[in-house]
Amino acid sequence: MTLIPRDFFARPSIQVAPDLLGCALERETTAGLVAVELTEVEAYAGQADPASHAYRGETARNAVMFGPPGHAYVYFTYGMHFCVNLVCLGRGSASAVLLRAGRVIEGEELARARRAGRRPGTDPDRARLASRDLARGPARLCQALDIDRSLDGADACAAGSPLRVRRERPGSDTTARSDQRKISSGPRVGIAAAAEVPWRFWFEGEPTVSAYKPHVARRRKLVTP
DNA sequence: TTGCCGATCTTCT
DNA sequence: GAAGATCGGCAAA
Repeated sequence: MTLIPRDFFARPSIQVAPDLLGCALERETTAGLVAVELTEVEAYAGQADPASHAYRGETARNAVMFGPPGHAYVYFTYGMHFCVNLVCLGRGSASAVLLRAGRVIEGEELARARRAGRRPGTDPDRARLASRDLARGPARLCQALDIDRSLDGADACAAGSPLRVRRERPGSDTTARSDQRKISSGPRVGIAAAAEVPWRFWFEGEPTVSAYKPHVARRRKLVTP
């Protein structure tokens, strides 16, 4: 296993993001190991980026982003979902890369059980998830890997870490393919500010990439007069 | 297949 | 008090 060195992350997130495509994210628990090959990511540029959680400065929630590179920033959103980022550049820069989607390459059955298990009343036989949907989207990826706030701050560059990133094994067929795969870029998903910058990167034609959705302001809940 | 809608709660204004 | 780096179910087309 070749872990990615911290230097890799000590660069602007715009540069790190496309380089992360094809890398493997590993999550180890007592239940077993699940790994995904990253197929879609988004770069966020800290306090200079109005779409970033760090835009308005450091808070308890986003503190990890202001720390050293190579660590995981995990946040909770929409009342039910977790999403994971990897911190880039240096202390105080608060830049990061959001991991939006991946292809499960290890522990597929465990990943599938986690994804199906969180839907009460679902018949596992009837609703067998397609492999491509296991980690297709930032919250789904976190579900498949059992990532929550307890992993906020986890060091992705440490061998003993419950969450780590490695390069695909040199010489493996997947590596050979990933190096030749074409990378596309475009606007980031679901954000209201800086919606035009093409800081989302993905493998062209890869079925595990999530669908693009422009930001839509949520309608206010109807209040009875 | 597309599009609307609700779920559900933390975070910041 | 409102919106949010989302998702899955359901209805309509």
